[in-house]
Amino acid sequence: MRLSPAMEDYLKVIGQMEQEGRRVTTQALAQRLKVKPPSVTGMLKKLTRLHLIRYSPYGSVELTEAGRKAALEVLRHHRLIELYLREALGLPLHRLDEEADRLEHALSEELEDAIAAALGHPTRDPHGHPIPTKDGQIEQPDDFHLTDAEHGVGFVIVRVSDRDGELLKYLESLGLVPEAVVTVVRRDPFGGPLWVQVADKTHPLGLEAAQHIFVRHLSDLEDRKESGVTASSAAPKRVRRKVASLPSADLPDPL
Amino acid sequence: MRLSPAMEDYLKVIGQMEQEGRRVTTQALAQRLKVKPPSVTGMLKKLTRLHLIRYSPYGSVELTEAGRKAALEVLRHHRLIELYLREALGLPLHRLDEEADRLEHALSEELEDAIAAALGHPTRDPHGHPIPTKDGQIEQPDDFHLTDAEHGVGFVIVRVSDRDGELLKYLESLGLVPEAVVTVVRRDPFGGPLWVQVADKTHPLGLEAAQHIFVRHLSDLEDRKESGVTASSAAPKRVRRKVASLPSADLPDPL
DNA sequence: TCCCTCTTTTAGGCATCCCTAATTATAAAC
DNA sequence: GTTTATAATTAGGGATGCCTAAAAGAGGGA
Repeated sequence: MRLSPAMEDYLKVIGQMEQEGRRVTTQALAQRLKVKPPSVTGMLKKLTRLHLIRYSPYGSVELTEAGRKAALEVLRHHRLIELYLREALGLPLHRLDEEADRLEHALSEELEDAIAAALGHPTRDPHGHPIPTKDGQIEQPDDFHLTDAEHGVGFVIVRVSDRDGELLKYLESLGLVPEAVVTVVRRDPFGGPLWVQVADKTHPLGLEAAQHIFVRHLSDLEDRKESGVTASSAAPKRVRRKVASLPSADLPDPL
Repeated sequence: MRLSPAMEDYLKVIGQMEQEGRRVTTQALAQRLKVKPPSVTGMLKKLTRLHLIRYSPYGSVELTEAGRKAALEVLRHHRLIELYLREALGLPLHRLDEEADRLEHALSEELEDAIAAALGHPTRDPHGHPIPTKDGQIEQPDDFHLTDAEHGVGFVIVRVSDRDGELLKYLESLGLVPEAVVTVVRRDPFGGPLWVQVADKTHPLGLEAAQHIFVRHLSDLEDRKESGVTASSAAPKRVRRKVASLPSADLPDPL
């Protein structure tokens, strides 16, 4: 049975939240999907009937094996499209998520394969997120928040959150993109900014922004790889590879 | 106001039928859109309310200026996508229409522009159909049915219908694609096949198939132009240019 | 334990777009 | 001018997926 775009969206988001180690609640889903809670309840019931999630009223939500597979497929579509739009058509980083959200539901298997092949079967999207494989494997990120990074030492940005286009535009303007090398110079007290050095410039960075940046130790061994795109126009390269699994924390700091 | 995918589909088809000089009836629309006639009536009313078409019950249908603009925009999306899928991703001719039908509704203006630029602002899709310009101009075809072509003389295929994937696959296998040079050797009587010569081989071609092929005189002056695609994989080139307008006839031959 | 708050669900609707069955218009044939 | 076939419309429903308002559950604090 063919899933509707709405169902795909729900599954994708549920999958992402599980991945991030967050509890999947009605409200959280409503927020992420820009929908009201009653709509979520309705869809959760439908997905339960289809055995794509496990869920009981007032309880929390969990993907079944079938649901996980479907969710990863959508996520694969989404991330392949993002990378393709970036590499082949030169779209700016902060426009990718929105475009991919619309296109991901219209992608056939055949086209997915063609795109993956054109990109050289990449493993990371332009934000640094791992792209699930066709058979439903996804690399577990082993990075941590920039806010948790030791001061005075170089780190490499592995991924940035793609949820907020404006934030991305801002980070991009500072050069805070995947693969950039950053050093946290110091952190001002009382929720003050992080002073981060990137490309020989130091910028104050609000904690909220910093929380959307994930880094790894510069010293970690990397196997670099190019993405092998056919057509390209002004796009940075990607890095990365798997090491281990470790869900990242989730801290909604006030001011 | 944002048009729904269904509305876009209706407008696109109405526009195409007007273009082909055919009367736009409820039934014809139902057939083309794979929908039942009552559904068409309902949608026609809605489009009338939105001033996208002019229509009165039991009468026939006509695009308004706003409707024509919307229809051409969808058609532009459709044909740009077809060409892009062919040129950049190497999809086979007979898969293009179906893929584009799904993608055309998810294409932003920005992405449309990026694709058009990547293709070098092309004027023809892979089936040889003219691509409307961004400001709503569309070239009037000045070609005619292969069935009307003089015997023993060379013609160049300008466009083939894209409606039937199976037919396209067949035509492709015979080399009957846009830009191929064909000669009608003879036509057997009583609805018998056309014997067409293409690339030194002569094939019998049923009238039904032949009706989906449109040609021009070889002697007509052409300004050839490449399509300027960034990435390409095994695709034929395009030809063509405008000369005049002349709606093509429409003859549903019995055997 | 009871209350209060916050979350979630139920109830009831609306818009979109499709369907089948039944009715009405149109137009061609006698 | 009827009759009759065909085309188109109305009537009535169903599935999706969203909404608001109201009710119900869950959990913490006194």
